[in-house]
Parts: sequence; structure tokens; C-alpha cells
Amino acid sequence: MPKPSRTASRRGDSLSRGRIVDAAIELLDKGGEDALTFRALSEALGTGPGAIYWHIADKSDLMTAACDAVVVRTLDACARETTPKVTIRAVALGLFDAMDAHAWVGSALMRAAARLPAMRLIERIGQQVRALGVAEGAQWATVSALLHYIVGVGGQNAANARHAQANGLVRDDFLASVASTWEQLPPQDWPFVHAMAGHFAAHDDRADFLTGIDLLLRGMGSGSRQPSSTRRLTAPRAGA
Amino acid sequence: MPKPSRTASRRGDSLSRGRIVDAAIELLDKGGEDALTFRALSEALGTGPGAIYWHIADKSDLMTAACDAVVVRTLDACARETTPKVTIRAVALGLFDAMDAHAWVGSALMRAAARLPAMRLIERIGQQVRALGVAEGAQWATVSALLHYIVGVGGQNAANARHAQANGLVRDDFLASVASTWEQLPPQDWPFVHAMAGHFAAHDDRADFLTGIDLLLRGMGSGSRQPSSTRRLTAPRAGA
DNA sequence: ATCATCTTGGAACACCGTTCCATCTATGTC
DNA sequence: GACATAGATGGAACGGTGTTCCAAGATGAT
Repeated sequence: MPKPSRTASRRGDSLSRGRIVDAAIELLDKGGEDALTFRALSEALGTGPGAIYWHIADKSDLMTAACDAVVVRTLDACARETTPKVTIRAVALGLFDAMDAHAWVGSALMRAAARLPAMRLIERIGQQVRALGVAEGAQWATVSALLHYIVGVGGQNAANARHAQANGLVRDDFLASVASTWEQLPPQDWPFVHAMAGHFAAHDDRADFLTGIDLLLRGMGSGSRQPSSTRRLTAPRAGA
Repeated sequence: MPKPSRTASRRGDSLSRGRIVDAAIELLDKGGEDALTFRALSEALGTGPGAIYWHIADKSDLMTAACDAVVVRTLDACARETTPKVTIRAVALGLFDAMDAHAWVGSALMRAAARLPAMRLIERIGQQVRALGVAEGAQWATVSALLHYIVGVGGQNAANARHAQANGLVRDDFLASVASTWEQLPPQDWPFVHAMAGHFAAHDDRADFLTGIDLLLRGMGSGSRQPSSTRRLTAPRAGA
């Protein structure tokens, strides 16, 4: 953790935290979570493992930084919508899609609770929960529930993707193999799982995710208990 | 993965999948997720690493088995309650407490999506969702939302616990250090996070978790659309 | 007693994150 | 321009991991 030093770059191809994080993201996107090693990374950057440690504290620091970069991009791409609930849905969907495209982000975000990327989500969702008029004392628990749900889904989908990839299966084959297992369970011991086998093989993760978000939003009620005064406290949609 | 063989045990202290899993749980409970290594485990069992592989496929198999053991105990301890919603709350709380007591269970459960321990949760929750009268086509998404939320919270709390432990902090110190970080953020950029700092330092994970469960349950509605016919399909509280 | 099979446990392998340190490079000073 | 210094580099080495391999031991059947 050096201060960036007075000189911007001493050599054209000099290392920097940004270049390292970009290369890490590329490795992660290409080969999944296990593909990011300091050896592979240093080779991709044409240097040695030791050089990386001048810019990065350790692997968890690197993962958090990579995760944060994706979170920033994702949140930037989510324009503010008309109402708080619509905005929350848009942010949630944007994050779902990002975690779907970069499976490693889900587990990284899970491990980075209370770190910078999670704080960004808390802030963004929190402003909307405020704007909804949720009572002061209930705001934290509400944001916490939304955040935990969003990140939880992403993390578990990532685990599924990783498991499928480890067995050399694509999503459909993975679903089919799980469904076949469920179908063969004795219905008297597993009435629900057995009955869900067919539904599971054809289910849509994204739609199910949205159902959960909508359950939470509906549970929060219509939300206009303190409309004007509280609404003023939220980022007032200006500046965007 | 041998069949258990015709002979139950050839030596008094012979290895078995059960003994291995028990020892693994003990290591995990004592020293956290990182304390479970095949070397430490083989030493605890008075054998070599190679012997363990005769009974256990690999580490992920071991973690899933340990996780499953805790899940079984936890679900057994949750007696069936009066109404479906009360039962769901009881199961959720029981799991929260189990994941709180054994921090490793959260992350193990997260990684074991669609494996045996997760299936047990799906079954248990699914039966209650059915009993609530949720429409056939919405049952899976509803169960999925509840499961993802429960496991997601557990996984993230586990990540927090691990992070706190890595820095040698107990929970209160961890919360205080995070809150202090939040307090020092510029309020114009972080209005919500900054305002929540004090609340965060004193918040109750368990209560917040329950708030989320209640949001989901309330979002599901009163739930009595097809009372009698559907209710007959659930495990009819007999046999227990 | 002999054999075949199941089971054990320790050595070895490949790889990981991380540390260490000798080396190189660009700059500020004279 | 020559020099000293701080910034930055990269490769070797360390301790640890999950896993594989295999020679040896234990057990039951013949």
C-alpha cells in the first residue's frame, strides 16, 4: 500500500493497481474463480508474483477490488428509475445479471460483506428504502434483508455454476441431472422435492430471483408514511 | 466410495465415514473453517491422510457431509408448529442459530446448493409453503426465495465472523470498527451509510434476520387460496 | 495355511499464497 | 554529468494445502 508516488509511471508498461485488477477480472471471467492465481496473474502481466504484492495487499484485497470494479460499473449502468420500488428492482436485476455474467462476483461479494463494494449497495438501496418512507427504525433491517437476499442468490448461483463447471456440465445438463435425482426420490419421504423435479428442470433463475424481490417489496407495504420530509433526505435524483 | 463392505468393522477403532465426519465437525467448531485440513484431521483420528480418502471422496464431500449432519440435527430439533408460517419462522430461526453457533455451516450450505442438505431444507420449507396454499406455479419461486434468503444471511454472517476472527476481533469490536469507518465517510456521498453508522454498531443480526423472514412471509399474503385440498398434500403432521 | 480382498498410513506430487531479497530504474541533489 | 536514494520489480524459496500412489497390514473365505 504505497502512496501512488510522485511519478505517474516510470515505464510504459509499468504495473499499477488498476492494470492488475483488470488482468485479474479477465482471468476470472475466462476461467472462473480458480483461474485467478498469483502465478497465472503474474504471467499474464509479464512479471513475477512478488511485484504484484507492491500494489496489492493479498488475494482477498485483490478479489474485493475486482468485485468492486464490477459493482461500480453495474451501479453506474442502472439509471435512476421513476419510483423507489422500480429503482430497487432495477438495481437488483442489474446485480443479478452482473453476477450471472461473472459468476465469481457472487462469491466475492459474499465474502466482502461490510467492505467497499457492499457499502455501495447498502447506500444505493438505502436511499431508495428511505424514499419509500420506511420508518427510521426499520430502515436498516429492510436494507439488510434486500442486500442479503440479492447477494445470497448471487452467491448460491455462483456455487451452482462452479459445481456444474467442475463436472463439465452446462446449465441445462446440470438442471437435468439434479431433476433426475429428485425424480427418483421416494415420494413419501420427499413429497415436495419429488413433485418439483419437473418444474426445477425448466425453471428460470432470473424470474425466481425477481419473485423474491417482489415478495420483499410487497412485504414492505405501500410505504408512504412520511412522504415529503423523508423524501428530501434521499439523493434527490438531481445530478443524474 | 466403497460399499460399506460386508463386515461392519474389523477393528475397534476402525475408521468410518461417520467417525471422520464427527471429527471434522469437532475441528470446524473448534477452529473455524481453516482448521479443517486433511493433515489435522488424520492426526485427530490417529491415521494418515490417505486412509481418509477410502471413505471420503474429497474435501467438498467432507464439508457437505459435515454440513448435512448439522442440518439434520437442526431440523429434527424444530418441532412442527401450529401454523405453516409459524413453522417456517421456527425453521428459519433454528437454522440461523445453528449457522451462528457453527459459522462454517453457512458457507458450507452456500456451496452445497442443490445437494443433500439443501434438499432437506427445500423439502421442509416446501411442505409449509404448500400448506399455506400458495398456488402451484408459485411454490418453487417462493421456496427458492426463502431458502436463498436464509442461506444467504448465514453465509454472509459466516464471512463476517471469519473476517473478524482473522483480524483478532470479537463481534462488538468488529461492529465498532465498521461503524467508525462509516461515520467518517462524507455525508454528501454516503447519506444513508453515514446515517446508519450508529444503528449498525448496535444492531441485532438475529432480529434483522427475522425481519427479513417476516417481510417475505407478509409478501406471500394471507395464503389460504386452496385451503383443504392442498393442505392434504403436505406432510400431515402425523408420524411426529 | 493360503489366498484374495478390504483397509491403512505415510511418502510424494503439484500447486497454492506469501515472503524475501538482490536487482534495476527513475528521479532529486550537487 | 555523477551520485545517492527511494520506488518498483521479478524470481527464488518457504510453508502449507488437497490429492494420489503404493507398499504394507489386517481380515474373512477357502
